Amino acid sequence: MPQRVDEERAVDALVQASFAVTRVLSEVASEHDVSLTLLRLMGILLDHEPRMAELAEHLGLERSTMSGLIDRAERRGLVERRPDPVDARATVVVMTEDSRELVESARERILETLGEFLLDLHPAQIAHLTDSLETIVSTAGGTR
Amino acid sequence: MPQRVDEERAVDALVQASFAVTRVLSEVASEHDVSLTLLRLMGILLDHEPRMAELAEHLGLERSTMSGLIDRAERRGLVERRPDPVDARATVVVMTEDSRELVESARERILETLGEFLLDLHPAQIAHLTDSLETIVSTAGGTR
DNA sequence: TATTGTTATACTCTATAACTATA
DNA sequence: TATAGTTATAGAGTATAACAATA
Repeated sequence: MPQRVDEERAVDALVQASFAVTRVLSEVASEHDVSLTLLRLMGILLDHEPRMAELAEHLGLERSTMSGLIDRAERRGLVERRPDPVDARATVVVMTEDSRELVESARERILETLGEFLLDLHPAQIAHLTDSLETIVSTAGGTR
Repeated sequence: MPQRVDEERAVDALVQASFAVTRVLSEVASEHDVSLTLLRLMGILLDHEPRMAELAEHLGLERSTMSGLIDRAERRGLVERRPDPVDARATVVVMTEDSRELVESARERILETLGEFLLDLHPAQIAHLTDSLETIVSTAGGTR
């Protein structure tokens, strides 16, 4: 069953590549004195003003975890809580100018560092890799 | 500069795919009542008997973090500490029968679940994806 | 009644600094 | 002196359970 073996190799490669990418992302987050979770959260805030529950859902965390995360980020001036105008139970989270700068700087570093991962691939390979990864992400998202 | 744009798209795809993969790995670890860090650590022990410092290096953690991690895992019967026969300062970590079973069961679940991520790719695409990811992993590893 | 968010609690993961034992 | 590992300490991230306010 060569197909099965190919799939195992693909899964192993996905896992190892994810570890390598996550390591870089964690290092960049650390350089900016935030956790990877918080960096990712602020990345979401770049183009969303989500409620607490939406953030939790998106990140795969409990609502109570989100409360603590947002508490600490708010104390550091990285996010603000606003009442949701259409539902008095809900709270909307928005980023601050400081966190926007932080995220933009982190993004530059990520492009630099992960860009180096691509040095040994030809442009055509990069294009195919991008297509396949985008397909995987939408397949994964659809599952959820 | 289309090349630059292509690289940005590739990096974004790498990051999003890594998040999706990490989410699955964390869920599978959680199903087995261990953290992703501990699952990964036990995965290393499948074919290595590393010292504490080697484990820390491999996982990108401090030695003191490793002490705590191994303490908790040892209390749960998932690993054992052995004196290094050639260096009385050093400690070697080995897995137990329980942890071998846990890791093998987790590996099955990971193959199942991440295998589904590949459903919308043709066999040839999977082969190219695997090649590119393996190249990336070795490029990343060489950097370190 | 169901949902949104918070609080209280507890545990894991993580790092820094100071220490012991061995090389 | 330098290295391997541990301990003490502190803080972040995480979940579960119980709760108040609103829908």
